[in-house]
Amino acid sequence: MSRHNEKTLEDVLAILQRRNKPVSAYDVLDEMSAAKRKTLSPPTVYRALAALKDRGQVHRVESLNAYVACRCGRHEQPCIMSICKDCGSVEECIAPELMRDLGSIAAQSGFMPVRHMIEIHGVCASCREGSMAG
Amino acid sequence: MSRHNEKTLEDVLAILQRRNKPVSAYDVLDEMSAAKRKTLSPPTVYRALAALKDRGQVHRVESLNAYVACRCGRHEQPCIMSICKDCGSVEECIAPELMRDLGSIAAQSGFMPVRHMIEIHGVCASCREGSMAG
DNA sequence: TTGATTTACGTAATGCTATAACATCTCATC
DNA sequence: GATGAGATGTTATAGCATTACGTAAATCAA
Repeated sequence: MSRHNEKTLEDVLAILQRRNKPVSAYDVLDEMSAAKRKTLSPPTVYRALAALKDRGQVHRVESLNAYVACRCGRHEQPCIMSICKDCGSVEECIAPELMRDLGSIAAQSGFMPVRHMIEIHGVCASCREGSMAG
Repeated sequence: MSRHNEKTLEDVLAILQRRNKPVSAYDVLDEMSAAKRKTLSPPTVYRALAALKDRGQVHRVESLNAYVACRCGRHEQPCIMSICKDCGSVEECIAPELMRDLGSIAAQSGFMPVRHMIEIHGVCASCREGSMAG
């Protein structure tokens, strides 16, 4: 069982939750350093992010090299992330059926899936409204 | 119309095609520099990769920060990439129906998709055989 | 209690990935 | 040949992530 510095984990998670956007590890680092009035180092943050990922409380957004707090509950299911390219917000959704289809498509050639990554870049509802009004 | 240095583009594409694996931009850079007996600079390679991506001849593997030559023909369709975590090989496949489903799932909340990314990490058929035999 | 072992943490250094900024060159056009 | 647009070369830097290692705390055995 890993011990980890629970306080650090809570701090990192809180920062990600406050933003509800993908945040880079270094942005987290800067914000934590400012709060603590002491410069932290990258491994501190990366270790915390890794631990939170293991617990399913944080996702990495591969296409942005950034991290986001999980909003879809503690899931073992992989989720679909819809990322607004205007405001940066992320919507998560779970689609078990689609994931099954995806798995079987990959399996047709004998490939055995282990981890799925689905990210969609686009424009969210409220940004669409904004741009249509403008 | 972009002019680009066609020779550079050909060189980059040839390197990616020879490997049939995701290759980092800096690996491409090193191989090209070695071939030319002259150190090239990152922007040269990144510009070539960007041009090849625009033409649909190269894909970026987001989850690996790496690049791979397109094997599924010149497509405007987004493709699904299955990446073997043992040998690194990549299989591409196109699944228009699944992409449609994915789009409509995202659209349920008013999100307008622009670009889909699907990457699957797992074990390819030949590596599975290898490990079952061993 | 002592000492050996394990695991996590702090810190410094480094490595990998990508782009900014700007001078220069090429080519089409006038 | 002067001009302007866009591609290229080059230097430097920004941004993302990990290695390496010393220290500290917990665990266990003797």
